[in-house]
Amino acid sequence: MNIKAVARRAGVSTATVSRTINGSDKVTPKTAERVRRAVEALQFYPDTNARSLGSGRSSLYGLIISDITNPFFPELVKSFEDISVEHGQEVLVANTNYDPARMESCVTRMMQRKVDGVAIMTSEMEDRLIKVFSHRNIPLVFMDVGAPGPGVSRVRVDHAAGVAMAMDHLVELGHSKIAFISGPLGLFSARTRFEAFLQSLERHGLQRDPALIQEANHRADGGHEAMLRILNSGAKPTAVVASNDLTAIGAMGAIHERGLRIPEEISIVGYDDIQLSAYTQPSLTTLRLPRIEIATAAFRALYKSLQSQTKKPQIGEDYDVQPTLILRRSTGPANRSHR
Amino acid sequence: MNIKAVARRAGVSTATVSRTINGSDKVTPKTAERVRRAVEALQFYPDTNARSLGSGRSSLYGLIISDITNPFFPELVKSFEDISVEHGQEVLVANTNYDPARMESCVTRMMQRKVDGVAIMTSEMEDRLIKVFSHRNIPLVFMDVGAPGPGVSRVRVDHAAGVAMAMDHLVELGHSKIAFISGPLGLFSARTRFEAFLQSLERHGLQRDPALIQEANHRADGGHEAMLRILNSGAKPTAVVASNDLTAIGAMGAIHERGLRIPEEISIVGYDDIQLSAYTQPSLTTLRLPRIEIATAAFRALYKSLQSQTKKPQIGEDYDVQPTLILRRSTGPANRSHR
DNA sequence: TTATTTATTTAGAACGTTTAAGTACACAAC
DNA sequence: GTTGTGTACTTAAACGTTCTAAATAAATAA
Repeated sequence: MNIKAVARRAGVSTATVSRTINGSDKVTPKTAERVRRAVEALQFYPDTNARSLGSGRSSLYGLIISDITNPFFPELVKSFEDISVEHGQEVLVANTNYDPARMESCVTRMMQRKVDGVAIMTSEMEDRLIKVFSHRNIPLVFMDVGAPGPGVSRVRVDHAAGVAMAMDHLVELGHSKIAFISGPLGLFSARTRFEAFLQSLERHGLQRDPALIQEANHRADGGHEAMLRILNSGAKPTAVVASNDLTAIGAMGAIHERGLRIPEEISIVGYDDIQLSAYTQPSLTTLRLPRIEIATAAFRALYKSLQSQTKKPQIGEDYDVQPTLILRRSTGPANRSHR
Repeated sequence: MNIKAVARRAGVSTATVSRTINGSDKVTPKTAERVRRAVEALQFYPDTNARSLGSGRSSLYGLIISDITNPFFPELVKSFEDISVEHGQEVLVANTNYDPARMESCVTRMMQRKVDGVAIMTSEMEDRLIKVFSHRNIPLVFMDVGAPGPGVSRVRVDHAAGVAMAMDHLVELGHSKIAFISGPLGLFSARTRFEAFLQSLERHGLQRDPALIQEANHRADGGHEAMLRILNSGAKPTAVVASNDLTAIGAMGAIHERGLRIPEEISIVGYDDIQLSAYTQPSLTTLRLPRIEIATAAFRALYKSLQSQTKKPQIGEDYDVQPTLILRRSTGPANRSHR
């Protein structure tokens, strides 16, 4: 069931079959038709392995994410996959589980499959591993981190603007005691948001209260615990900004447990806009990270390098993406009478 | 940067390098060490394509799911991937988006990559496409649907028992007007749960009220709308069973909007136990589908066929998996005084 | 008609592995 | 010292494509 069998049946050479399959115009419509019929009759599926061995191109992009279980990623993966498949590329997804050792094995797998490019959507990546790719002229695109260079692009989300929008919104509503639940500060993405929070605080002339700032793990359980710590501290925030939606959802649980009402007594803002944010009680005001745009930009960055035939890698670009504030019911005016 | 270069550097033949890489015992520790050093020095990554072309094995399993965006799947994918990687197999994930045309392309991609087996975790699959695999002796494992046959296994979740547990729980709490929000009845998985609901109804001697039965789409928005339809109908259920958690979460939103309290005025039970169910307000009583067990069973089914060296495919088995009822705060005693 | 160009098609050498079959060598048994 | 028996290694033929260079056929020009 290989190309030879098809060639024999169609009465042509394997080269002609190959060209037909690949849509080359150097083949008569008549022969092409004959070949197609043979392919159909034999249920022939060309072997991808042999294909990329022969051609040097794998038609495969690597997509490295932290954890498919984090609701931020599935939509990103889906969008990236959709647009890739549309352009005849496939996608190999790899989870690092936030673990550097797994990252290493992901990189290894990518190399072994001879991927045409890699989108790295985790915020952490060792320089040493980046070199593995760039040394082999494999185009890369990062999210947020790194800087464009030869063969390296970046999709840059304006987190500072995002957090600023959330803060402006809260300040406008009259809030001044605003808590922040960060992600793991070892993660670049979490750090960026935290720093943006501090800047906003300063910009609005608000004081920084350590009791109102808690580090969590970007998961619901962490948000829950962090919120309890804040409430237990005695500091009475009228609003909370969380580093992602899961954290916010966990925090909401803690707030409910304490018998506080959202948003009457305490407002909360998330970050990401995962699907479920619209269905929490109350629905969650949050910053939407446009995953479709991010995925599209990442794909474009890689595809561009693929199309430029030159061996020498071009200097990558920055693709800028803006978050948007999604107003829902978890934020409301600061009500001093409750405090 | 190929095996020849490594062989030259280590002063051995390519065969020896190959054997070293594959951990054959037919190579002296001394030479193995020399080879390993050469591999290290040259940063050699063996080409997977060439490998599977040479060996006939791809070390790749296909995993077909409906939609990675459905929170049921990510954990399943992750578990399947983890156990596969542990056993030296990789995983190629494909989304069908519930679309038969995409299913076709998924199957094609699997064939082209010469996968060693396919786990089909969607409930719908055309016979014609199944034949594509079985015709080539590729082991298959299905979830819920189909029946074991040559090279075909099945992971069977006891949905009837699951729904029965939910119903028993509600009846015990004194509920008798129990609504049901089903998934798309075109889907086998949704139909099974619906039928189990009807059976439970009968078993408990409860009447079947069409107004209390609504079809939705297994997503939050559908659950929301379906719940509104039920509430608008005038029939006043004291409890609702939803076909999955997303549906339940959407329904909870509708219930809240109507100013009804959960569980005092209306109880609700979900199905799946997605991560967020623990963080809804109130937390959701639901049936846990053990995704890790399902993934493990699916992997085992495929791995078994891989290990048996015989060409003839063996008859597959059934792997039975039980759901468990997770009691949280969305269910409580039926309180007639409210009605 | 023949020469020239152009459009198809073919033969066959890559591509980078694996692996059966073969070779060389050490050691044991006779 | 021959013969046998392993063991460690090498040679070279697959595997199924792609793709270059060469061959052929067809079309056009002279």
